[in-house]
Amino acid sequence: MPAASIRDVAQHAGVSVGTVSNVLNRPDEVSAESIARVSRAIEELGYVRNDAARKLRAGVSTTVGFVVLNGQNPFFNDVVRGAEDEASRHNIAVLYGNTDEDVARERLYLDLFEEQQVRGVLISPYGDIQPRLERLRARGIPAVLVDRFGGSSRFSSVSVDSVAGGRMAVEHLIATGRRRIAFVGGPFDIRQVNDRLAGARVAAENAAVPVEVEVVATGAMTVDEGVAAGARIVSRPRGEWPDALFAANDLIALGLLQSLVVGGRMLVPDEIAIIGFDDISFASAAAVPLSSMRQPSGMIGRTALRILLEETADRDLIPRQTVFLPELVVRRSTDPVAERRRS
Amino acid sequence: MPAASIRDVAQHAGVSVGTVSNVLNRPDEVSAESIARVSRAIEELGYVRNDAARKLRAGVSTTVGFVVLNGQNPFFNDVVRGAEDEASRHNIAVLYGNTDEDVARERLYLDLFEEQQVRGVLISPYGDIQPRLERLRARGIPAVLVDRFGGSSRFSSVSVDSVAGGRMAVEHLIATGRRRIAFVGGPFDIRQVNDRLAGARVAAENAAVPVEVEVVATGAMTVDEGVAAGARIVSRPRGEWPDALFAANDLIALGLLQSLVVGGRMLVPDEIAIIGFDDISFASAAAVPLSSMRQPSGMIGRTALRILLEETADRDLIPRQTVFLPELVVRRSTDPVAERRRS
DNA sequence: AATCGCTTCTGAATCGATTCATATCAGATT
DNA sequence: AATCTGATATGAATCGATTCAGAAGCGATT
Repeated sequence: MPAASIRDVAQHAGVSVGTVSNVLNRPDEVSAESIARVSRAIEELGYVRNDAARKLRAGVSTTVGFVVLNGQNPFFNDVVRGAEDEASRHNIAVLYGNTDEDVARERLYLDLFEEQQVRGVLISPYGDIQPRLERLRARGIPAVLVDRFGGSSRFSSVSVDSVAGGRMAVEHLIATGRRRIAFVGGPFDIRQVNDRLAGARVAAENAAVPVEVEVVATGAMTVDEGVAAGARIVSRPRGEWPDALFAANDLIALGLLQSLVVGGRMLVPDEIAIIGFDDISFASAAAVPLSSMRQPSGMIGRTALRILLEETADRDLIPRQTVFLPELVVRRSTDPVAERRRS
Repeated sequence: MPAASIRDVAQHAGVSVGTVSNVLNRPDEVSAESIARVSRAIEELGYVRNDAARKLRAGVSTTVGFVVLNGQNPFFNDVVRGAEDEASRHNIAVLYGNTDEDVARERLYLDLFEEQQVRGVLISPYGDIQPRLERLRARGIPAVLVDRFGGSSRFSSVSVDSVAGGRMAVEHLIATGRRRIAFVGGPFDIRQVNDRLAGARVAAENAAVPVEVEVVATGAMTVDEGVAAGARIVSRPRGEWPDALFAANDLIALGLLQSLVVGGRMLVPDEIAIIGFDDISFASAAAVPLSSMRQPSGMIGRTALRILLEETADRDLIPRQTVFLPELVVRRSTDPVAERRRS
C-alpha cells in the first residue's frame, strides 16, 4: 500500500485535487465545508504531503543547511541548537554538516545542499568559499556567515566583537588587582585570537596602573594545548609567574586549570586568576568555575537563521553585518568570593 | 537565469535526456564518447542534479533524519558526529533534530522527516513512539534506535551494556582499595541509571572483601545536580564520607569534582575517588582528569547509520540488537599515579 | 541476403503537489 | 428577467529526473 497522495485525498473527500491543495495552502479561499471534508479525508487516509513533489513544483524548500567548522567545540553546538530552535518554529529542518576544518568536506556539503535546493545556508566558513556562495546565490540560495565578520563581502553575517571582549576580560583582571597578565592562545592566523589579544593590549595600555601583558603561544585552541601551556608556566621560578591568565577560549582555559592543581593545592584563584572566552557550559562546571566572556551562542544561531529567512523572503535585501558584544561572566576563577551557586 | 536542467545538458551535448540520465546513474551502459560529451556539457553549464525531481520519480532519498534526545550532552554530539561521518562517506546528508525530552518536538521532527521522505531515521527515543515508527516503516522508512536497547521491539538498535559498565566501574574502585562506595545518580526511571547501579551492586556482592554501596539520588543527570549531591556528601562528618563516588554519568561526576575542592584543597583522588560514565571529552579535561566508562560514541553513531543503510537496501532484514561493551578508562580521579598525559 | 544478438540511444510516460485559466452558482443590482 | 459580482471549485499543465519499451546501428552467423 503506497502512501496516499493528494489525488486519493481528493477522491475520498469528493473534491478536486485543486481544492485539496487550497485547503493545505490557502485555507481562506476555501469554504468551511470543504475544509472539514478534506481534513477528515486527510485524517482517515493518514495523508502526508510529499515534500519532494512540493519542492519540485513550487520551488520552496523546508530545509536549511548549516555547515559547521568544528563540531567538537561546544560553542558551535550551542549555535546550532539556537538555529535549530528557530527553524523548528518555522517548520523547517536543519541539514547539519561538520567540516572539521577540511576544505573537501566543506565543498562536499555545499554540493549536497545545492542538490537539495535548501532554502538557504548558514556557514562558519573555513576555506575560500566566496565564489561557491556566489554561485549558490545565483541559484536563489542565500547564505549567512556565522562567527565570521562579513566585512566587505556581499553576505550577511552574525559574529561577536572579539576586540571588545578581549578588552573587557583584561579590564576585569586589572580591576580585581592583577598586574602581570599572560595571554594564552594561538595560532595567530585565527582572526579571533588576534582580536582578543589586541583587545587585551588596549585594556592594559589604558589602565591607570602599569600592567604587563605577555603572550604564551599555543598551537591550537584545545584543552591539550592549554595543559601544555599551563605546565610551561608553573615550571618557571615562582617569582616569574603571572598573576592572571587570559585564555583565547574556554578549552584552553580548562587545560590551564588542570595544570594549576599542583600537589593537591589548587592555585586558582588565589595565586593565579584565569578567565576564558565563549562561556561554554563546561566553564561553569569546572572544578573552579571559570570566569569567561560569554558569547550569546544560541542567539547567534537564532539570529543567523532569522536573517536567512528574511533574505529568502525578499530576494535582494542589502547584506547586514550583525555584531554582538560579549558579556563578562565572573566566577570563582577570578573572584574568590563569587557566588557559589552556578550562574 | 534559472539553473540548468537535464534537458539543457542533453541539448548542449547533442544527446537525449535518457542518455544524460544514464551517464549520471549507470555509466557502464553508455559509450565512452557519450560520457565525455555529457560530462563536458555538465561542466560547462554548471549543472547540478535537482534532488527533488529525482526523489519524486525514483523514490530514493539522500538524507537521513537523526532525532536526538538531548543535544546538550556531549555524548550525543559524539554519536551524531559518528553518524554524520559515515553518512558523508555515502554522500548522504543528516537532518538533525533535537527533542530536549519533549514529546511534541519529537513528533514534530518525525512529521518533518516523513514529509521529506528521508531514507531512514535514527532516533534516541523519548516518548512512546513505537506506533509512529511502525507507520514510517509501512511507508518504507526504516528506523534504528540509538542508545536504547530495542529488546522485543521489531526495530534494530545500537546501545551499550550499562550493567556491565556499572560492574566494571565498581570492580575498578574495589581493586584500587576503595570500600565505601556511593552511587550518585537519578532519576531511577531512566533505564541506564538503574542498570548502572545494578551493575555496581553485582560488583560489590562478588567482591572478596566487604564493600558498602550507598545511593545518593539526584533529580537529573546534570552538573548542577552533581554539585548539589557533592555538597551534601562533604557536609557530613568526616568519618561518614564514602571513599569513592561512582557517578551515573560524567556530567554528575564533574559536578561532584567541583564540590570536592574544599578550602583550596582538592580531595580527589586522595580522600575520595570519582569515576563517571560516558567518557565525554571533558572528562579528561577536568582539573583532575576523570576516570570513566567509555562508551564508543562515534562508533555507535556510525554503526547505527550503517545498519540503517543496510535496512533500506534490503527491505525485510531481521532487526538486530547491537550492544557494545563500555571500556574502563583510568585517570587521576581514581589513580593518583595515572599517567599525566591526556589519554 | 536475411536473421540474430548485442550495445547504445531515444523520447514519451511518470512521480505528486501546485498553479491558474476557466467554470459554476448564489445572491445582488438594474 | 437579465446582468453582474464575488466566492468557490475544477482539472489540465507544469516542475525535472528517471524509466523502459522500442528503435537504430553493426558485426556475426546461417
